[in-house]
Amino acid sequence: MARKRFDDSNCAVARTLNEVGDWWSLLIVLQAMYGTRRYVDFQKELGIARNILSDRLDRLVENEVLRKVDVGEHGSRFEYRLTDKGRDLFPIVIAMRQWSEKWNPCPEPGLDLRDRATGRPLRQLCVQDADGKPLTIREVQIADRNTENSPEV
Amino acid sequence: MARKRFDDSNCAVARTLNEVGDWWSLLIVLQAMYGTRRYVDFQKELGIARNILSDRLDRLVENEVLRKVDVGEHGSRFEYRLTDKGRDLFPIVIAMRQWSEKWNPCPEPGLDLRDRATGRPLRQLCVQDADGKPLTIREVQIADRNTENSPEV
DNA sequence: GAATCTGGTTTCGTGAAGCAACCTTATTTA
DNA sequence: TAAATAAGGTTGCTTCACGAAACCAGATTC
Repeated sequence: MARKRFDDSNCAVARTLNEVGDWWSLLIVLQAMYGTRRYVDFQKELGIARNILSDRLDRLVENEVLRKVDVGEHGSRFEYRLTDKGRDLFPIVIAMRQWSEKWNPCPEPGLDLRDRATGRPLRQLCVQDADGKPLTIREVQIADRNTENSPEV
Repeated sequence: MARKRFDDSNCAVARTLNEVGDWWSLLIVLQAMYGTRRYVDFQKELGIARNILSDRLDRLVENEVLRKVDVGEHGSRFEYRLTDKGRDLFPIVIAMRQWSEKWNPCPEPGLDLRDRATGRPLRQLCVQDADGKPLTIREVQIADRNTENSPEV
């Protein structure tokens, strides 16, 4: 692939893609959010090749999205747990879920996310102003911090 | 790559990744949100190879994220515009921006997003219950719609 | 002490991702 | 009319991402 990297990109979205933008990383994070913690379980749940899994786990640990915890009494038993940074990917994952459920609905039910306290489903994620008022993309001003511009979309 | 596809996956996140989960697609969508509409402009702004751009634009059109509009008086001049489905990717993109700004801040300023009406910055995107109360990942119950389970994360 | 579990690493082959350069067709502008 | 621009298509090449399977080593279990 000789894939282009965006490590030093000025674009925040590109920098996010650089850390979790490949096919597997975000699915691993998702799986971790579902409660998976161990190497073999990730492997079984995702059906990912083992070397790829190793590579992705290492990179996620390196980027501090996961942390590798030694849970063996005498070593050699590990868990991969979400860090705060990793847990903060939750809105991204939820936004993706909701987008897919809206635009590419799947006949089979799949997973269900609810408020643990009340048992009610989640609200549709949306961009809001400081007061919580929903904003469409047209209501958001996109401006270069240096120059002035704000396109119509 | 012989990349694994997730077209028919039961996982909503995987299905989203299948449509916009590669390195370029989401950046193209982002660029479209910034106001770019024409092939050459995408190419110049993103620095993407032309055949890859063609391929991605085609796929995005095929998936109805963009639509190709003939704006030439006599044909052969096109614009790629976001559909409603494409515009609905806005929360995902914003969530990625905010994540990156929080965890991988960039020294240079970059773009600035504000409420066009009030000029105030956006609220941090978060998962909410039906009433709008913010929910952490621990407060969300993740259950298979068939069986019963809800892991601790 | 043999088998098994866990968490990997190594090797190898394939194909797809990516880039660059050149070509085409049509339109617009100088 | 010549040139420049727009929107690609095509080819050729390189490299790396991915997958499969084998191998490995420490700990535990039988």
